[in-house]
Parts: sequence; structure tokens; C-alpha cells
Amino acid sequence: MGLEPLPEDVLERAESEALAPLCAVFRRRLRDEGLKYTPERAHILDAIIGMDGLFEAEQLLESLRESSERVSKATVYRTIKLLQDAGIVQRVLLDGEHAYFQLVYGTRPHELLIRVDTGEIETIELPELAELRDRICRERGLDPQGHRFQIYATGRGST
Amino acid sequence: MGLEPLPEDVLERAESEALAPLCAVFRRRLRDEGLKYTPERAHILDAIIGMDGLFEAEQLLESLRESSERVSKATVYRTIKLLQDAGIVQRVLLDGEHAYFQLVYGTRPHELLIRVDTGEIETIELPELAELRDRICRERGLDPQGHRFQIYATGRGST
DNA sequence: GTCGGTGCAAATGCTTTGCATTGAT
DNA sequence: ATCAATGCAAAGCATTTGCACCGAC
Repeated sequence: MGLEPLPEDVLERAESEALAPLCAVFRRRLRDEGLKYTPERAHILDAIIGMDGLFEAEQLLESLRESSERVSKATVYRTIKLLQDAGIVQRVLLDGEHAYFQLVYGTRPHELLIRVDTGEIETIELPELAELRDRICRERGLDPQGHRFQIYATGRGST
Repeated sequence: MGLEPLPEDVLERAESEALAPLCAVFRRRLRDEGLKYTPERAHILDAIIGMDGLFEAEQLLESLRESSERVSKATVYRTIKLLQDAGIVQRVLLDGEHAYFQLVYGTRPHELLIRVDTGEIETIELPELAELRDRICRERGLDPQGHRFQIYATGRGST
């Protein structure tokens, strides 16, 4: 009834998808804190990678269930928090009720275009926002740590 | 044990502070929906006005308690929702746990500069963001409904 | 008298935590 | 052995809701 010890397996798969940096960053961060890169954590990171960008905790749980990786809800939340601390995942709070999270690929910021009528969420890139942010911080003698931009829109003619 | 019926009192005070438009908008919206502008709702709007911009539900409750206006938690939440529907108040979700709300003065969007080290939140105006938003929506044939921009920063030299 | 509004307390639902067990070095 | 991680179930907490009563038109 134990957990299968197949971290290398997962690790390989993730690396084969050119996502090695994520694993590497996460593992280094864990190592630095005296924490461990466990199979559960690997599975969770793997599942996150498979969700292309934006996800909810519940979706992540389901995705793990589907790949028959048994990871408890508590561990998922705990790992998400670790990933946030490592700067790999960012909490994104939309208008609605619960939290979404999004993978942060390195330092490239991702903006969101949210269709309020359909619920669709598109990820877009607006490098000029980082510049705007940096300028504003510079003017005030602050160090920029990040930013968040979300656009809400509907199809033409919707309410 | 009833509620004191002093809506005019509150109304006057708010209007004397040049915030008549808010009351007016709210009242019109309520009227349109066949709802009422009650003393409790007036008190809540009044308290929101007194919080200059950004507030949490709990702060609002406390502020009401301090002015010895007894309004229940449930009513506060219900009224905030009405104010959101009326476009007077906007839900703002920061990194942290719970929701903040902010007064929306007419249609002018307010962006936020958040000091992650001190917790300070500064309100700034960046009209160019609305243009950027509109351009992006136009490119995709969408109607812009709003946007949200938040900058996270620390003082020079902080973590 | 009909509706909506309010307060209270109970319910909700996401997220966190306590605790005993398990796993890795 | 030690120290951290996990799972489960219980606890937390902001927010919502059900319900009985109250007030306005």
C-alpha cells in the first residue's frame, strides 16, 4: 500500500518535454531548504506541466486521479505552496470564487484575457507591461517584484 | 429593538462630501431593480466612502461598529454584492488570502502598486492600460469589460 | 397584505492543520 | 535514529444562505 518510488520515471518524462528547468529549479530550491523531491511532488509538478498554464487545485487533483497517481489533497495544496515559494507557480485570483494558479516559465510574465461570458481564459504576452511596471517602480525608488494584468471581455453583442 | 430610520441624515452627509454621484447611482440602480435604499445600505456606502478606496469586508464591519451603526455581517456582504452589480465597487483580489474591494469612482480605472514588504497599497492611474486593453480586444473582435493591473514591489534593498 | 430587508445562526466550500504513520539518509 | 512527507479527518475562515420577523408602500 506504499507509494511507488518512481521519481526518475517522472523526472525523465518532464525533462524530455524540455521542462527540465522547472524540475531543476524546484529541486534546487527544495535542496536549499533541506526539503525533499518526493515522488508526490514530482507527480504534482508533472500534472501542472500537463495543464498548459492555468489550473485550479481541484483540476490538478482530478488530473492526478486520472493518471492514477494517488496524491492527497493536503499534499497538493502543500506542494502548490512550495512551488509558489520557489517562484514556479503563481497564484492568480480571478473575479470568481476560488484561486487559480499558473505556471511561470522562468521570468516571462503571462497576462490573461478572460471571456466573462464563456469563461474562456486566454494567455497573452505583453512585454511592454514589464517595462511600464519597471518605469513606475523606478520613479519611486522601488524594486519591481512582479505584476499582474487581466483583461475582461465579452464577445461582440453579449451582455 | 428596531432600526433607526435616519436615511436622510446619512444621505446628506454623503452628499455634502461631494459624493452624491455614488449615492445617486446606487439609488437609481436599486430603484430600477425594485429594491430599496435602506438605512443599512446607506450606512454601508457611507462607511465605504470613509475608507478611501480599498477595504476588506472585515474592516468595513469594524468601521460600522465604531460609528455604532449596527449592521449585520450578512447585510454587509449582501450590500457589497449589490454595489458590485451597480458598478460602484469592484472586487480586487491580491496575492493574499481574502478579497479586497475598491470604490470605483465613475469609470476611471484604478491600478494598484503593492508594497510586498510593508503591505502598503498605493492607487495609481494608468490610462494607457485601458487603451492597450481596448486594442487587444479590438484585434480579437471582443468587447472590453474591464481590466486589472497590479504591480508588486519592494523598497530598494529589501528581500 | 405583499415584498423586500435584516439579523442570526447554520451551512458551505476551499484551504489548512494536527496527528500518527511511513519513508529516506 | 532522525527529520521530513504523507494521508486522513478535523478544523478554520471568509462568505453565503435559510428562516422568522420587521418595516415600507
